[in-house]
Amino acid sequence: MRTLTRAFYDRDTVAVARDLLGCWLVRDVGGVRRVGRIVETEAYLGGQDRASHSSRGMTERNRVMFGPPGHAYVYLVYGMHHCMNVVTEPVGTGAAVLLRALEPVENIEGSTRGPGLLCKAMGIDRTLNGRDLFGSDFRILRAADSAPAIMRRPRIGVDYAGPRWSRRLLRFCIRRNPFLSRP
DNA sequence: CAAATGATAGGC
DNA sequence: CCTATCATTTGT
Repeated sequence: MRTLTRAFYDRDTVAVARDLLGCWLVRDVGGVRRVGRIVETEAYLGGQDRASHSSRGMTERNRVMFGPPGHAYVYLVYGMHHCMNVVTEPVGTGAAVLLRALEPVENIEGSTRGPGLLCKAMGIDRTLNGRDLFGSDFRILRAADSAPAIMRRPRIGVDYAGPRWSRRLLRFCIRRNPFLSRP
């Protein structure tokens, strides 16, 4: 299993969101290697996507989204939970893929169903915001198995974006996987 | 269904 | 400076 290259992330965000399914998120904390298989993602586009943090331009919080692909965009939401994204597309495009659920593979304690729980179980917080995904303690490996069957659904928790954007099928799940954040 | 909980975007 | 809001989770 090889680490995903920068070129993998430097592509259309929907393609990255789809192709991340089945890949392994690896996080080393305190010498213990935690591994989860990515089973659910959401694409947050650059430009007009009103659900995306980037849609109203660059701010202090979202500036990592506009930077080079292959970095983590991690932020605190609702004052208590972290969300992890991977930045996609070239510099200047504010796009990223949210990781929503993992299937436990190695040294996982607690639920990984939902973006906040995923970060908690993997030991991911804002200190990793802006970090690239090519470190031995924080990286994503290419999927070992062949392309899984995928289903598309609307994104979760983005009603504020209005029907045009909240209804778009920008959530990607591995079909029939028991570790999705919701059925 | 509503509370928890704190950073922050956007308005003044 | 002020405060409404939030890419969620948990418990009633």
